[in-house]
Amino acid sequence: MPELPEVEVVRRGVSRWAAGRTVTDVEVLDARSTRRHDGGPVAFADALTGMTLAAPERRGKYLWIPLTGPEGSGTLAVVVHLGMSGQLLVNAPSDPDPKHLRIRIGLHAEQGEEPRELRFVDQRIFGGMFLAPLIPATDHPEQSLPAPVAHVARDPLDPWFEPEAVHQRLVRRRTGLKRALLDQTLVSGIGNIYADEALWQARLHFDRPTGTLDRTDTVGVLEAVTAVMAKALEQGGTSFDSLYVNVNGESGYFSRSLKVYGLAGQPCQRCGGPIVREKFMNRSSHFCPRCQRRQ
DNA sequence: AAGTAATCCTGATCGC
DNA sequence: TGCGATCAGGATTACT
Repeated sequence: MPELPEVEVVRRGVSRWAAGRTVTDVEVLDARSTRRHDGGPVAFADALTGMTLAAPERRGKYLWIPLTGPEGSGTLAVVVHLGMSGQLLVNAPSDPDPKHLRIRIGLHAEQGEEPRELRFVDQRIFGGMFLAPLIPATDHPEQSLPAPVAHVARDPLDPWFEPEAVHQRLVRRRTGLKRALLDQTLVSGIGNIYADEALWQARLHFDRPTGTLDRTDTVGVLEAVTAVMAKALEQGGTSFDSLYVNVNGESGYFSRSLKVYGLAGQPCQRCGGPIVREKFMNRSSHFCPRCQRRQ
């Protein structure tokens, strides 16, 4: 389940292996993967073909690659969301098609090098790709982002991330803390796994009413989020030596450091009490009832 | 207006 | 062995 660190790993991989290349052809193998593109798969393929990929950018779990072309530069981007099971791969065209390949983007051979393919693979089709115009960010107009991503808040690894502003908005909410952490318009990049991990780190209960949090609580949990994400990035974003960009939520390349997620019944590493799993928002919350009291 | 539920998806796993 | 039910959950949409 790709969250911010996994998406950042993909961004770096795309930057290393696909940026600067020109799109030769586009094949949409499953139209559902371009459902968010106005005009559908054919319009998507037509508009993307012939464009050159600039350096990829990211906010939260959204990744986008600005496009340059004959009809204007930096006004359009191809936006990617991995959803639950999405992967972006850079392959040699001769590599066999993986199962669940949804979109194939052919990349022109560059200065003596071989052609490549940018591949979108997605088993469950919650993710997708679409083209969107780039617009100035409202808070920092020198920065641009795709229009459909404008509602997404800055993530904890963003240089312009403001914990104080998040605190102010968070305490005004009348909801539970984890609900708020998962709300991408409040703070982005956090999914179920890192929410549980950060809450354990900060010793806060997932359903703690946001109105009862003080500045120390909020900053504490945001710092925990940042720390957990930075650690995951350290472990997952190591090497791009080979021509293969991958993110796979199931691979669990940082699962070794998880403290609560998926560990129901296991002893808490802090107090030894059993980790509990509870139903929450059609999914589950993992926490230590002894370390993480509601009040 | 803001908070919450429904919806989209496939494959692994489970109980009978 | 088979088969329906359950679970995994991010983000948008449609409600209340």
